[in-house]
Amino acid sequence: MSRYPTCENNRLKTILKDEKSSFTRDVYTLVSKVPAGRVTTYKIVAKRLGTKSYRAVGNALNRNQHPDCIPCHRVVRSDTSIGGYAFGEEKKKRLLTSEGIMIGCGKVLDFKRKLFIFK
DNA sequence: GGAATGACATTTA
DNA sequence: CTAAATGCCATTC
Repeated sequence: MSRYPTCENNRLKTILKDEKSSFTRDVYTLVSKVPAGRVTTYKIVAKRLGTKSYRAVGNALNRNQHPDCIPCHRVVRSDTSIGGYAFGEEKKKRLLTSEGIMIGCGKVLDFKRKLFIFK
């Protein structure tokens, strides 16, 4: 069974239902699938949605914050640097570190091994 | 409907 | 290699 690492399935459904933008819904759906201890990138998410709107992905995550349900801190930049976070980059680093993601010089270490591949 | 905005990415200096 | 400029595109105003 597919379970969501940081969010109850029903809760996610509610959030998605509440969201009127299909693009944002898709972003949330994908990001919610990233398990703890893994990361993805804005580019990968965008590509998965069949678009090149990397920025719009970050925007979607920035405006609506559901930190308790959607693990937006697991989305980093393509160059493996951390990227932004609505509650501050330091918080984002802290969260990642606590999940086993090592960070050095502002970048995710051992990135290739930590990268989550969408099925 | 058009302009501005941005948690990005790629190219160029 | 670092930094700036240029391109992207969905959302918002």
